[in-house]
Amino acid sequence: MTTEEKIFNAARIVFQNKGFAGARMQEIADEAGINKAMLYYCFKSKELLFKAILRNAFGQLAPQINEIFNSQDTVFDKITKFTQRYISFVILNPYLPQFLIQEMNNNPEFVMSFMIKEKRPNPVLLIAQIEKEIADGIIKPINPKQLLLDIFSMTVFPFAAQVMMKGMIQISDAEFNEMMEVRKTSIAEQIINSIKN
Amino acid sequence: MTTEEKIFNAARIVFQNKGFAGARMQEIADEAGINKAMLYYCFKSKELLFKAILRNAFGQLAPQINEIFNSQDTVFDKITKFTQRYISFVILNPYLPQFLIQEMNNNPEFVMSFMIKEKRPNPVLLIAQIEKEIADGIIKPINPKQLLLDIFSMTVFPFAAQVMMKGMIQISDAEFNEMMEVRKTSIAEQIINSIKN
DNA sequence: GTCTATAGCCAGATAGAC
DNA sequence: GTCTATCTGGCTATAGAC
Repeated sequence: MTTEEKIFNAARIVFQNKGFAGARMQEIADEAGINKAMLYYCFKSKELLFKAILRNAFGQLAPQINEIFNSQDTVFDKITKFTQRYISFVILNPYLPQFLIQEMNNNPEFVMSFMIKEKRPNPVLLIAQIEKEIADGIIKPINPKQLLLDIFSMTVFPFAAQVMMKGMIQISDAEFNEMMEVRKTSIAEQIINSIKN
Repeated sequence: MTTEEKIFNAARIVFQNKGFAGARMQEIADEAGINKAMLYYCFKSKELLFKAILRNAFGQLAPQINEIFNSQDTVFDKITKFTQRYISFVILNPYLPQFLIQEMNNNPEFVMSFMIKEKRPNPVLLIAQIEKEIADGIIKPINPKQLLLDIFSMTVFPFAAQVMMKGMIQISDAEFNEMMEVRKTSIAEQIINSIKN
């Protein structure tokens, strides 16, 4: 593993746990097992290091979502694939959703300008497709945006709020992962069942 | 409005937008329209001011949830009341959920020790009730914890991730509020429909 | 490339006048 | 109680040896 990679991985951990404002360059250096000066040698500044992490985070998520959203599948198939793949991916990066949501909240302009450069998921086509399938009588007459909100809520929230949920409902890490495995298929079934004609 | 109240309201806004680490005492003072030294005169330190905000946030949310969770209602009635009341409350405090989730992530021990002192929502009784209604054939055989996760996901996520969702699905503030009004009743209907025998 | 040492600034906190 | 002015520590960032 190169020094740059060691720094990058360490930075991802610290930024995802503490956020940009709460992260300390010293902590990233310690986590990477190298000297603080190397951070600046490799990445120039805290902000640039953060941007690298952010770009990587979007870069991993957005294309997968776009691919599913913009495919030739039916809406039901898209829902099934999205929940399945998103959860599979996020189980491996459990703090990514909360990280993105948090930075989006704390610094909307900054992250927004970012999302625009990287190709962000654009659900316009999907919304049109949902409306068409409603017109065709495949899907019940619902608000497409509410449907998208339901899908994201059921899929993303358990990860975004996992620390709080683990504390509240008293779920162990192992139990949490088991529950997410189940959700890979159960969410789509439940949502499709509630909207199919 | 007393000076202390002015500070408190300003602090809530800034802390909820920026988080503890990102908030600046100067910004809170500016927001309150008073001098920075007054913050320290009234609240002694940034941490104590933050604790006051956190205590207030839990204090507003937890009792309402507890009351519903621990009442004599049926599970279906509890779901209906919870979603209705939670959304009604949070529409007035739209950044509260993300604030709590964020601070929970960034500083779990700190916020946890806090939740224990304040009486946090304890869903043990509710889980037992769900299991009983399953045994009675009222509710389909599902995992009670998954059901709670579904309820919280559908209710809390749109607020927690509102900045991201508004950007992604392209919802205006007005449209967002309309959608949340609808969700006050639609979420409970949808969930109850999917679990009732 | 990797380190030590340090510059410089920013933000939390306080002293003290009124 | 409310302000101005200032101290102090910590954190980003850099200079410079090797």
